[in-house]
Amino acid sequence: MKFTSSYEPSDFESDVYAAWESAGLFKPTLPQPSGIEQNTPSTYSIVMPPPNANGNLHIGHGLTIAIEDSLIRYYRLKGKSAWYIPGADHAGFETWVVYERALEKVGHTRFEYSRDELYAQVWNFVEEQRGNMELQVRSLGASCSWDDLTFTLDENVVKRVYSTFEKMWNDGMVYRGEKLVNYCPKHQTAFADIEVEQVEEKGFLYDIRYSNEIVVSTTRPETLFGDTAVAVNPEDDRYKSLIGKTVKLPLSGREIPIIADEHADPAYGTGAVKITPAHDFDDFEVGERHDLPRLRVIDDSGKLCSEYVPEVFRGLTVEEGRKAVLKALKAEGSLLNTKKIVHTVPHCYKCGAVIEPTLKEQWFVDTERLAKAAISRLENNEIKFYPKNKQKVLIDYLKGLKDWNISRQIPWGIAIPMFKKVGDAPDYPDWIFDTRVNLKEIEYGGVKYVRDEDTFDTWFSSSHWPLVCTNWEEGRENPYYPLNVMETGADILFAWVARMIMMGIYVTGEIPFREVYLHGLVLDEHGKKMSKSKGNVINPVELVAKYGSDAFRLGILRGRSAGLNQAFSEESVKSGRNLCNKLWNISRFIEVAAQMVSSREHPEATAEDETPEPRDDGSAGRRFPKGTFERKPQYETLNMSEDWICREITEAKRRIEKGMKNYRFSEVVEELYSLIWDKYADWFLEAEKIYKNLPLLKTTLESILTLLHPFAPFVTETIYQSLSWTDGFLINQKWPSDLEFDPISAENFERLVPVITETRRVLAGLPGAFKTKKYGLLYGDDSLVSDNSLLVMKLARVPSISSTSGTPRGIRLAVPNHEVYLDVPAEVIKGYKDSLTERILAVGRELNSLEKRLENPNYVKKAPEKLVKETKEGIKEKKVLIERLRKELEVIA
RNA sequence: GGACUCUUAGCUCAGUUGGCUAGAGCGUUUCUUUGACGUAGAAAAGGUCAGAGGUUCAAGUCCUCUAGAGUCCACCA
Repeated sequence: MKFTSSYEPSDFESDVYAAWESAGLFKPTLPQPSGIEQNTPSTYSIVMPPPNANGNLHIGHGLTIAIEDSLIRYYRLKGKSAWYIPGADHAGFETWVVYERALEKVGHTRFEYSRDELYAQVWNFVEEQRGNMELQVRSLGASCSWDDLTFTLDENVVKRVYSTFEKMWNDGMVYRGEKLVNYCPKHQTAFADIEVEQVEEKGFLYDIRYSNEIVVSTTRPETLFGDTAVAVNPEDDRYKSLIGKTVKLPLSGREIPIIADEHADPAYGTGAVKITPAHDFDDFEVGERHDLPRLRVIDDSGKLCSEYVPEVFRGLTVEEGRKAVLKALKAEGSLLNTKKIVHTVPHCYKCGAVIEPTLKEQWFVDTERLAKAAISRLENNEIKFYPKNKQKVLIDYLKGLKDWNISRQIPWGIAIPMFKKVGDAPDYPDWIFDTRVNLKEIEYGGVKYVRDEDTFDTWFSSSHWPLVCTNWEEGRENPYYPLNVMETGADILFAWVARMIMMGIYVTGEIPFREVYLHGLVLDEHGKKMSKSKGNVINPVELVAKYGSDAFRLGILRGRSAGLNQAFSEESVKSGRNLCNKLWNISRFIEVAAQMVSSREHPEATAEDETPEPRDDGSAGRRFPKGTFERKPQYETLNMSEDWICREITEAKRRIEKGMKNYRFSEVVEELYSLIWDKYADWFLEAEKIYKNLPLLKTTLESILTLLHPFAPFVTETIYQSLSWTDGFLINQKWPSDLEFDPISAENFERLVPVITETRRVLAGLPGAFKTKKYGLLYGDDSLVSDNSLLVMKLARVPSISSTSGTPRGIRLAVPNHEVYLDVPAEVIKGYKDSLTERILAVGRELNSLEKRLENPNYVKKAPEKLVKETKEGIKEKKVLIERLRKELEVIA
């Protein structure tokens, strides 16, 4: 591939991905015992939180994949057998909602079909839509092992879910219970507590007279027909005498008892509260305490029903019913008072309909044992959390966990493998477990059983995700389980992470993952939540098309920290694109240099044979300590800037390793920017325009390509393959080893840098335009500058550099330990006066703060010796500097 | 009501055992048609680290309180 002068990601990204995939490079290698580098453990596994199989990726998926794929590529380069397992979610409820809507559009309803028919229809619907998502995951560069893709309805998933359910059934942890459940009348299904969205709303509190002595306060007058008691607080003197008596319900006239219960708050409303056990969670509990009957007066479609409801109200929706009841109460004088209040109302998280707590028979999981085991592991710090505080949040959640309703009344999902006895056969159980869910009814010892029509809550099956993706089996060694890390959104800590931990421990006895990394929401550029209605949704696929996958990944990871909701904008993606462009041109420069040198000097040469050019000071050769390594070095450093870049790359690499270990993506990405852009391109490569040390250029370029590869896989791979001297793929190269360098030489370069920056600064501050290449540099007693005059000339952009020959002139540069002058004529120096004065003041302020520190006797006594010494040296330097600047000023004035 | 997070440059964010003059990207200003790159280079401006107290030789960093922003859980007849 030819290097074009500008970076065009769309030219190569899909080809590169296809090449990786067809070469089988996303598959984990088998763990190999290694002679040289011991890597234990040698595996690294991550499972992808499965995106909706028939949906499109959103920005959250973009972040997830950017993080996970960077991790997996990093550990792959580090030599681990890395396994990134992709997934697709049947997304039970989400997909069902979409399908039901489509059904309604063509004038049908779910009630026209059997469950099996509906299941088949949705299956086909998903099949048709499927594939988009997977293409989008590819476009983001996810190096996941596609052959191992797990769909949440795959046979092995269902098998595992059934086996867990059976185990729980046998362990007595699953039970059928008639309880109040969160019920969406629009979708006609129950939900778990976590699926309900609590919304603050304005409403009314009505005072309704039940008798002359008792007036109840309620927000839901329409449920009064289901009341089975009125509760008052046992300590409430107003009502003490009434406890045990009965009262007649208005409108229906049914008689109900007055009971004493702590639930009634004397300070709220009238202090007397109607108890409707079949339609309110608190009332349900009161009912249990007092053994009250539960009367359902609202049916599955959210309409008033039952014999207890006077005929005129039957069939009305909750909303209509409320109006009608209030009107009737008013008419008979029972509605005494109406008060505006703000309260939270539960809503369906999908359609927004008000959740109707409804009495239903459902399957429940007794979570006590599950939660207890999880809490003990968590308190034992067996799973490390990023951010750390989520560990406690999760423990607190588990401590208050209630039983888990796992049945859903939607056809799209895994059928609950339970059959109910038909008729009266006393010696037979009411329910039996059987996995033949394709049958509507089965026979068991001559007795007929019919299949339960419900499906599992998707979180019930999802909680097995780490097991099913890694093909965990009882009694079989699995080097990929537990996973190294579970990476997902902080918003599903309870719904998913908590359940995976509980289920993982329950089934395998082991924690399912060693670490948890939670990312926050990706907000829009102003820090607002993205939503379709606000129109501020950023589509990752569009950004990839516009700027490239690498740019997107770098942009979304930049400045991102664990667990926080953070803003994201197109600007950060542009910045990522610019880095890629930079790297592209760095590589182009080196490739061109390589071709020129090899064709000019060594037409047949390989990289090893190329002879470095001599140093500009005449000395040459190997600068790093001999005998420190056994392999033949691939390069020799010939000057300070080369030792320096080797040092910088090596140190950056260590910081990257540390950052990756701690999931500090923000710092790692910043480190890479600074290494590639500031250090490699702006300093090192500028210097190399003089030296053109090809073996070194090649080695260092390969190093930075590898270091960046986890974050920008496409551009780094493409460059790697375009270079004339490389073979194979970058994706499975070795992570760079430390580069050899002479530390003294590297430090010397660091000491020369201020001479160059000061020259540039003074030049920029001089009056008049076109100042570059106009004034030369003069050096006095300064061996570092005189030995590297060519380098200084190039970097400082001065036309000449020479010795002062004893008589200094021009502006002396304000650099400690250097004697360098900018050869500027006297009349120009005059214009420099202001900037010089400003500089003296600035250095003076710095000196002041250092001196103040030293004046404190406790500082000298208690601070580390090293610090005190540094402070003293600093003072000395500043003093010399100020003295020098003052003299300069005198000359000008 | 309980818990958690955040408040650092115009904007978005880094800053992990407390330690030299608090950093980055974008934006802004000035200069540069240098033979990798104008998706660039060089230079610069811009901060009482939300506020108040405390601990310490030393606080953006630790503690307490206050204010503001946000999230989660529970409750609300």
